[in-house]
Amino acid sequence: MNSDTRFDPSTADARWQNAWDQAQTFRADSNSAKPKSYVLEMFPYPSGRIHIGHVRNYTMGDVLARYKKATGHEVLHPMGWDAFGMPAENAAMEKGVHPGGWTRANIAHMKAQLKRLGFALDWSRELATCEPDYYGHEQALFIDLYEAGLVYRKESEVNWDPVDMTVLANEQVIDGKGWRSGAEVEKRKLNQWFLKITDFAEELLEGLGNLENWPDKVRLMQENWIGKSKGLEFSFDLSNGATLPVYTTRPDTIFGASFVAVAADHPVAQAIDNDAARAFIAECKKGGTTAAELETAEKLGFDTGITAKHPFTGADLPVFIANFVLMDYGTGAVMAVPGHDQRDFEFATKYGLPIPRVVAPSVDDAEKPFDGEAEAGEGVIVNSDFLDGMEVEDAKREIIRRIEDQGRGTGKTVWRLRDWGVSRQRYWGTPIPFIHCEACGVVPAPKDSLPITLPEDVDFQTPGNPLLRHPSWKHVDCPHCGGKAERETDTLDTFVDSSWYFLRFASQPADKPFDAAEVAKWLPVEQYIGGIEHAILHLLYARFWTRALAKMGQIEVKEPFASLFTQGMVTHETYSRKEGGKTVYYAPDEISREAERALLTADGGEVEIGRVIKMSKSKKNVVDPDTIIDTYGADAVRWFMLSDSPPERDLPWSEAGIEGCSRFVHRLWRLFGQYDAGATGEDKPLDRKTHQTTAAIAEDVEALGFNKAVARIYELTGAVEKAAPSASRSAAIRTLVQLVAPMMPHLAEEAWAAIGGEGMVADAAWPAVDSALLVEDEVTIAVQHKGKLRDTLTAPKGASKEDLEAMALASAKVQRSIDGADIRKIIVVPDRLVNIVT
RNA sequence: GCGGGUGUGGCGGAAUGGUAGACGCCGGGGACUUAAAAUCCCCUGAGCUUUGCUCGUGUGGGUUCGAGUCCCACCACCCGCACCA
Repeated sequence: MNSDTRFDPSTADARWQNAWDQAQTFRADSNSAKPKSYVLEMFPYPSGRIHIGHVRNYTMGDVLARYKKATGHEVLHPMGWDAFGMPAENAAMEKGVHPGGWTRANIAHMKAQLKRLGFALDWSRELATCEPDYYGHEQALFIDLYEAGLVYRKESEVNWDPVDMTVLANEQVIDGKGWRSGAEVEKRKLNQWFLKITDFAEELLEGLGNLENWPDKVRLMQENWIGKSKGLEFSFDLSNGATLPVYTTRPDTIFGASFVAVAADHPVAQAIDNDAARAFIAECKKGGTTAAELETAEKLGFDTGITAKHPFTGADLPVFIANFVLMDYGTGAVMAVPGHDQRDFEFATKYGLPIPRVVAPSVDDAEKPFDGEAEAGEGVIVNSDFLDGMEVEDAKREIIRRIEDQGRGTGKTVWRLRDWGVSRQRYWGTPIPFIHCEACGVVPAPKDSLPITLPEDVDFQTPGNPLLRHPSWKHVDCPHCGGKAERETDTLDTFVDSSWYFLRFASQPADKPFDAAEVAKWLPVEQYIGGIEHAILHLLYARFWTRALAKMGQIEVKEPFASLFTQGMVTHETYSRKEGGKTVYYAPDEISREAERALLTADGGEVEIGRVIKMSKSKKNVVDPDTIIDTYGADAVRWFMLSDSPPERDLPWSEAGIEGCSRFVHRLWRLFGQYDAGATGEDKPLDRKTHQTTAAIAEDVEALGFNKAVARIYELTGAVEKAAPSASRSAAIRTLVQLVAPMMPHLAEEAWAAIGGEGMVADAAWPAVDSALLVEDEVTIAVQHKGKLRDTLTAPKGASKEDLEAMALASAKVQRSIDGADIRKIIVVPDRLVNIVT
C-alpha cells in the first residue's frame, strides 16, 4: 500500500456510497435467521436543508446500526419524512408555491444531503407522511379508533386572530399578539376532534416502570405530565341555592380555605347577570391558551357576591371568578387555601383575603407568620378543629371519610393528562375522514373511499383554512342516506403522523397500514434516538397509539421503543456588532476567526464573540452540512459529531474542532498505509492494548458513549504509531480499521481494500476479543496519608493487604509525610490504594 | 408560574465513594524545510519560600479514613408546558 497517496474524500466518499447502494448492503431482510435489531432516529421535518443537529442524531444511530450489523444482527435502519406541517403553508403564503411541491423539493434535497454522509440506511423503506399511500392508512386507523370508542368531538379553546380571522398556533402568538396581524389574540371555542388518551392514563403511567432503558428524566417528565393525583371532590352549598363541586388534592387543608374560585367559563360564572361580571369574563378571554402564559399572568379575580358555606366551620366563603383556574382540570372550581398554595397566596394577598395557617412544622408553630409565600410542604395540621396534630396523610384520609359520611363528596383520582385534541384548521395535514350530514350526523367516510386526498388547487393568499374555502372539495353525498353532506375540513395534528410511522417502516403493504407479522418480527424499536424536546408529547402520543392498536388487536407490542436516547443540541458561538444602534449578527462563513478575536471578512472590522448557544437562523450561528462535507469529507464531519461532548449534552461546533478531526482522518490513513502483512514477531503490550480497546469500544458503543470510544481510538492510534513493526502491530492496524469503520466508514472501506480485507468492511464481523489479554498483571497503587496522595507504587495485581501496607510504609515520601506520628489506622483497597491515618 | 436537567483548566470533556484533569482543541517551545504548508517531539490548572508544598470540580454547610461523585440549602444557565416540529 502506498502511504504517499492522500486519502481523498471528494472521490472516495461517493465511490463507497455507490458500492453500498449497488450491493444493497443495508437492506433489511425480514426473513433473515439472524437476531433482529431495529435502530431508529426520529425522522426529520423537511424544512429545506439538513440541519447539523440532524447530522449528529443520524451519525449516532448510524454507528450503532453498523456496529449491530458487525456483531451479527439483521439491522433495520430506515429513514422517512415527517412531511406535513405549518412551514409548508407559510412558504405557500410567502412565496406563492404549493406546499406539496415545496415539501417534495425539500425532501429530494435533504435526501441527497443524507446520502453524502454515507448513512447505512435502508432507503427501500423510505416514506413521507404527506403522501396518500401513508396518510390514507392513517385515515383508516383513525376510523378504527373511532369505532373502538377512542375518538370523540367536544368544544375546545383555540388562539383566535380577530383580524386575520384565523386560528393561530401557540408559536404564532407573540406577546399575546398575532404574528402577522399584530392583533390582540383571543380565546375562542371550536368543536374539535379528540383522542381518548386519558383512557390509557393508568397504563401509560404503569408502563413507564418497565422502560428501564429510557432515561430516568424522561420517565419522570412523563410521570409528572400524566400527573396522577388522589384527592377529594365535594360540593359547597352556595348562597344562591345551587351546589358547586370542587376538586382538591389537599383535603387536609380544608380548614385553611378562605375563598372559592371558579374558571371564567364555569357555569356559575356564566350565570351571573351583570355587566361587570360579563366584562371581567371578556377580559379573561384575552391572551393565548398556553399554560406558561396563563400561569405567569397577573392573578385577577371578580367577587361574584355569592358565598359558599364551609362544610365544617359553616363560615361563608366568598366565591370569585379567577383567571388562574382552568376549566379543563378537575371541576373547574377550587377551594382556595392561600397559606399552602402559592397561586392562592398571591390572589389572597392582592384582594386582602385572610391567609390562615393550617399546616406547621410542629403544633407549637400554629401562630407562626408566613414569610411572604405559601408553605406547600409537609408538617402537622394546626388550627383545624378535629384534625389538629395529625400528619398530612392521616388528615387527608380523615377528611375524605367525613365528607363521604356526609354524602357531600367522594375521594377521587384525577389526572393532569388531558385528552389529545387532534383537529387543526389547516390545509397541509391528513384530512380527517368524516362526513357531516344534516340527517345522519357525523359519520365516518367509507373505508373504500380512502385515501381522502387533499385538493391540489388551493389558494393561500386569503387567510383561513383553504379546505373550508375550496369550491367543491368538501361537498359529498352522505354515505348513509345519500343526501347532500359535507366533508370534515379539519386536518390531523402532525403528531398523529409520527405516532405510527415506526410500524409502517417494518412493512409497507398497499392494502393496509402494516402487516402484523412483520411488526411482530421487528418491533419494539431496539434503540430510538432523538432530541430531548420530544421527551413528553411525541413519545407519549406514540406510546398511546401503540397501546390503542394493541388493545384493538391489530398488533401485539405495547411499548414501541425498548430503549430511548435523547441527544443534545449542536451549538455555536455568535458574532455580532452594533451598527447604527442595533445589533447585527454575522454567519460563521462571513468571519475570520483568530485565537482571541473575530474579524468580519468583508471589511476587516472586529465583531463581538457571543455565548455558545443553540444554532438558530435569527442569530445566524448556523453551519451548513454541505459546505463542511465539501471541505472536509463525510468522515471528518461524522467524527466531529461523535467526539468530545457526551452525546446527551450540547456539542459546540467549531472550525478548529473540525480541522482537528480532518487531520485525524489523514493521520489514520498514514498509519493504515504502514500495514505490513508479512511482519513477524509478537508485541504483547500492544496486543493487550488492542484487545482491551476492542472490548471497551464495544461497551461504549452499546451504551452510546461515543465520546469515550473516540478517546480510546486516539489512545490506540498513538500506541500503534509508537510501536515497532511486528505481526502484533499489523494485527492492531487491521483491528483499528474495523474499530473506526462504524464511525468513519468511507476511510475504513478504502483502507480495508488496501490491506486486502475480504469483501467490504461494512460486511465484516466485529474483531474477536481474547479475554486472557484483558487483564493486566501489574497495577499502580496510590498511597495516601490522611486522605492526600503522597506517593504511587507499582505492585503485582492481587497483592495481599499486608504486602501493600508494607510497601506503602517503606516509601520515603510517605515516611516524610508521617513524620513520626502515631499510625491509628491503615485502609487498604486491593489493587487501588493504601490510606494511612495518623 | 409549574415540571425536568446541567455546572470540572483558556475550551469540549474523563474519572465502580479511592492518584482530579484521560483524550481532543487552543496556546508556547523545538525538529524537518531555502521558506511555507504538512508532519513529528516536548511543555501547558493556579499559586508558592519549587528534591517539594499549598489551593483547586458553581456557592455555603454536612456525612466519610477518603467527596467531582452521597445528603441539605442556595446560585446561574438550558429544555418542556398540550396548535413549532
